[in-house]
Formats: sequence, structure tokens, C-alpha cells
Amino acid sequence: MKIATWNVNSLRARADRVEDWLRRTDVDVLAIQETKCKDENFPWELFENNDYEVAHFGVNQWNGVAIASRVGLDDVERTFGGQPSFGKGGKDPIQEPRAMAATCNGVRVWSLYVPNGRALDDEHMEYKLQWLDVLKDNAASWLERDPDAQIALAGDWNIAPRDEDVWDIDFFVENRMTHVSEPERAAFRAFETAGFSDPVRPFTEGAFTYWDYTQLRFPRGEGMRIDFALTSPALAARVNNAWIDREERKGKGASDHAPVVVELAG
DNA sequence: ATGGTTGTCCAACAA
Repeated sequence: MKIATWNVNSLRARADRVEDWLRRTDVDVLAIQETKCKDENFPWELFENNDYEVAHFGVNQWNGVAIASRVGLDDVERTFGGQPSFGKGGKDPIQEPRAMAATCNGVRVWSLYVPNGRALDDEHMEYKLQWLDVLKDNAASWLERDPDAQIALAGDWNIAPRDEDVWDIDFFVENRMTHVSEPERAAFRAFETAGFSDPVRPFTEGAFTYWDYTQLRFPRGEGMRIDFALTSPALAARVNNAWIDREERKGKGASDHAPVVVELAG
């Protein structure tokens, strides 16, 4: 069984590439982030035509998450408990479509689009840290309730947990960039303390998952590792292999993120 | 050539 996560940066703009990728990669479950559409604009037939069930959560042109599966798609949830809301300048806060879950062949798969943070002193950074803290409390409680639960926290985490997860840590620190600050990294580590782990890194040392569209970041090899599929202990034990599909970042019409694939035994 | 992006509600914001 193969589970993947991919921030597609607009599903409509990426429909042909997503379909080609699904066919050649042959994954069983795909957690999608940044669909950038509401349900009425969602390309349902893309998944139906390829024998995937799909569930979507999107309310406007921002964010949007989905899960496609051909091994079952049960008990869909579109938020986690106490998920913080956000409204810029405090106006009309909403629970943004950044998290959804479904059970696929016994695995509880979460598609997560963690808030970006925007700047170290931006209100969006407080939102990001709070959002992660509440998600972590939820995730810890799921494991306490069932230590054998198979859970994947898959998505765009918008955090580079280690210095080697960006092309030049000095550049990030000197420019007061987000994604590498200690509070963000502590928020990520809290999931590891709660029992979740990253099964992809051992198979992909030194690899990145994201390259900014600007500044020729991809041809220059200037990327970041910010997309993760964290696994509960029972699920981590099943991981046979994992890879980051850097080829998918190439060429015209690519997302700025590459898909991350985890292969499970059985 | 000292710049060089992409997506959305096509204007201004988000990443």
C-alpha cells in the first residue's frame, strides 16, 4: 500500500499533471493540499475516471484539502477538535480548510496544510503555532486512546525542522525568515514527543520537497524540506520505503512542491 | 540579462 502527500498549488491548474502522476505512481491514497477551490469547482471526474474515491474541503480560492483513495474512504472529518480560526486583522475569523481526515484501509490519514506564518512578528505566526499546538494535543489524545492506531499526519507542514532542511540556514537566519525559527521547530518536535516520527527522512537524506518559483530556486538546487508524513508507532513499523518525487517539480506547469510517497508493508 | 514566479475571485493578496 502506498500513501502520498502533495501540495498541488491549485488542483484545477494542475489537473493534467495530477492525473498523469496518479497513473504512473500508482498510489492507493493521496493527501492533497492547496486545492484552491470550493466544491462546485472541484474536478471530481479526475478522480472518478481513475477509480479513486475523493473527499474535499474547500470554501474559496485559499487553502483547500482533499483525500483521494482507492482502498476505502471512511469517517471523513473536516476539522480537528478546537481547530483555531483565523481572520486577518481579527475580521470574520473562520476555521480555514486546512485539515481533513479519512480512514483508508485501516489507516487514519490526515491531509494537513499548516498555516504559513508569513513573518516572525505577524499575527499569522501566532495562528500557526496555536494551530500546531492544538493539533498536537488532538494527535496525542488519539494515541493515548489507542496506542496501536495507524495514523498518518501528512501534508505541507511549512516548517524545516533541521538546518540541513534549507539550502542555506545562514540566509534564513540573517533575513529573519520563517519556517526555521525555534518556536516553529519546537512545535514540530512536540509531535515527535507525542510519539509520531518521520519515516521518510532515512530514505531521502539531504532531499528537499519544495522550491520557490522565484529566484530560479529549483535549477539552483535551493529548496526546503517542509512536507512530511509523520506516522504513529504502529504505522511507522509498516514503512518499507519512501521517496520524494523530485521529477514532478520539473517542467512547465509544475507545482512548487514535490509529492512525498510512503510505501507500507501489506 | 545583476533579473529571472505562480495562482486566485483580474486586483491584490498569498505563498
